[in-house]
Amino acid sequence: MAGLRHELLRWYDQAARDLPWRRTRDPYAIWVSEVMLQQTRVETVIPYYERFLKRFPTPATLAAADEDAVLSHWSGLGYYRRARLLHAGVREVVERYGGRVPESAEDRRALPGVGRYTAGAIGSIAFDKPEPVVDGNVTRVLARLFGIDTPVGTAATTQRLWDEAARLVPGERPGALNQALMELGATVCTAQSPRCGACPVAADCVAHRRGVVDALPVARARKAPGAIALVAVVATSGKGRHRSVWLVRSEARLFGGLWGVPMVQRNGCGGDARAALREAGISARLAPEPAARVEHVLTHRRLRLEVFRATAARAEESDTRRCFTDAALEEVGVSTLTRRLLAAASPSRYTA
DNA sequence: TAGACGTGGCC
DNA sequence: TGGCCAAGTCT
Repeated sequence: MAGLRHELLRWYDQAARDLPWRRTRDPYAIWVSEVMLQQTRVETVIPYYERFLKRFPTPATLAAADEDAVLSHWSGLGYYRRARLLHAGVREVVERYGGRVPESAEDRRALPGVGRYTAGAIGSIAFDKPEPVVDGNVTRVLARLFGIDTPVGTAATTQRLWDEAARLVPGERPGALNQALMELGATVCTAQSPRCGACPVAADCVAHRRGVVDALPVARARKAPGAIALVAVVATSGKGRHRSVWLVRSEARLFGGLWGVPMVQRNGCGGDARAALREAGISARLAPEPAARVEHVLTHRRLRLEVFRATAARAEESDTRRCFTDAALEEVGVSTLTRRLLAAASPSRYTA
């Protein structure tokens, strides 16, 4: 175990990528990075992280911001509930802990949006505490290293992985050790085409010895996303540079808290676009035919959309219904799907 | 426990 | 191209 730690740390010291969040020990900045990195690639996160920290450099600035401002800085990153939970978590830190991220593992873990992984990442990286982390990378590395061939996601396998991670982390530089495991999984012990020749612990690796690296970890089968047919309406007011678009905001689980074009599930008949407008409380003259068809694939759903244009009369705005100029759109949270729909309805005006 | 929850890149 | 994957959390 000591030899393994030593090899991992030695390798990490010479192979670690220079990433923005590795240039700080600020627990808040580490927290932001860890939330952004959930299920999201490093290269994707970097520009978001830079912008977010520039706009919200401290817990106090984030806590004081309104949700639209927070979501606008998350726009395009996906899994938007992360942003709302981070916002809530940081507000709690400001209110209950004077703006300092709690060093107590228990208190940290109790914050909204902070699960077992994120709590351990902040604890080890920012506070140098010997707290384990198990993410997708660590799962792959440990499954191969120890030859764990039970399916990932079961209670027993999860327990085994956290146990192994917890055995590994005590000692010098627990934060570096955890990051070494993750870095190894991200750059060497990869899901596709692992580079065992470059691995610092190949000699200790059960899967390598047995020639089953490609077979581990054993993933659970996942279902292909089911398709859903929808109708979306891009309703605009005004002309030329003064033109603006009507968006609604919902608390639905999907895209909750974001602004988007009125949309309803299609039932086959013709009047669906009108239903979308009615539901949104917008009166508008609807184009007879869809302007475009858009397919948007999520992890669990395949969305097939018909996009209609409509011309709206100036109408009442509310908390959940507003008319946005291009500039105003940049101040709120908007999904990539919404950007695509706007671009599809008006290719010259919006870019996806 | 299994499913919801975004997006983009890769082969 | 369609499926898989990427520093998870919540319900």
